[in-house]
Amino acid sequence: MRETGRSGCPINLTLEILGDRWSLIVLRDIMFGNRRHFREMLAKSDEGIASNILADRLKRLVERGLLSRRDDATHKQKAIYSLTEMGIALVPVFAAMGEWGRRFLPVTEELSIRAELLSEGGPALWERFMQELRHLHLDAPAPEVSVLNELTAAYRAALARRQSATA
Amino acid sequence: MRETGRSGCPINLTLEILGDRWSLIVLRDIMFGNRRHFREMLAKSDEGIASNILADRLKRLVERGLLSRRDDATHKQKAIYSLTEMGIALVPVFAAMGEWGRRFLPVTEELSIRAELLSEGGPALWERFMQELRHLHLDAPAPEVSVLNELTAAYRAALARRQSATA
DNA sequence: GCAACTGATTGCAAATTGAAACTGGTTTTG
DNA sequence: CAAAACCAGTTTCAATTTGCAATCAGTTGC
Repeated sequence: MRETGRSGCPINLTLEILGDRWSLIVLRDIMFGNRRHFREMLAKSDEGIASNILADRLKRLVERGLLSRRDDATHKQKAIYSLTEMGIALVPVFAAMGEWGRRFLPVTEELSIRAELLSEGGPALWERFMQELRHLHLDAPAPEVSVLNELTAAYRAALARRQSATA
Repeated sequence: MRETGRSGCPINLTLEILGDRWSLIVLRDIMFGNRRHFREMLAKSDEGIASNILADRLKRLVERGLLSRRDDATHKQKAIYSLTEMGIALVPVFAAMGEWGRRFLPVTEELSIRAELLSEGGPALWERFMQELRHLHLDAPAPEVSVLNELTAAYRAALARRQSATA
């Protein structure tokens, strides 16, 4: 693994951790898709990540402090991956990237509906979402309303709309 | 399905353009350092980008629409790279990444002062900065005050502080 | 006992990266 | 005018990374 040492610029240091094609995809699936196990991330990946790449990225993200890994009590070989505060704090980065992608790139409707809601909700919604992630990943108390449920419901509705339209 | 792509997710599509170690570094130097020529980016790069990588990334970013390239009237071999609206619209992404990096990574003070100002200024400052970039890169009218000057002055002041402290 | 499932690892070809030298030309300097 | 410096890249080549398929060893449910 390459050692650090390009510069102390925040953008550069962020890129040294997240500047590749897969790290943010893995984090996105954990954050928005609530994928917590290896096989789940592997099988349900829209982008078709290879198992060696997934294993490598999970290991790196745990090493760098964005994820934590613990054993699953129900299965001795199952590992549960959770976001740390460092991972949860990426919500505004995802929101900014999602908004930019939605504006300039050929996104599909059902996959961009969550980005749209996140963008429209603004920092207040992001903070509620982060509270919910702290509940799901860090044993924080449960929030009153679930932002994730809203996002997922909107996604499913958009998906259903598209499928009935092309049926 | 898409021919060359992986999925229509905004995050994925954004990563297909910006998901590598150098693209955002190049854009950062053009945006915050006002580097407009090849040699300028090559020589003044804090991270020491190689010339073949820089050439490749500039070509790609022009192809994808984040930069434009034109000849310099003062020098027949000089090329001027400019941000397009698509490139300028990355300001909030840089702000979010900078804030995250500043919070969790071992940044150096003088290289993170601009990120700090951008973060504290919020969306209102970002919009003023983007207006200024439209002036510098897209022939828009000049804004009353220069955000870039403020950022650069703060960077230079921090640099001078550090150099006098370690002298 | 055994098939399915678990988080990975291995082997291999292809693509990408990075450092340094080099190219063909233009502009500045002495 | 000639040498030096400057210009945007390109070339070369070794090392690394990626992507894919097959495989692994242990665990679980039946």
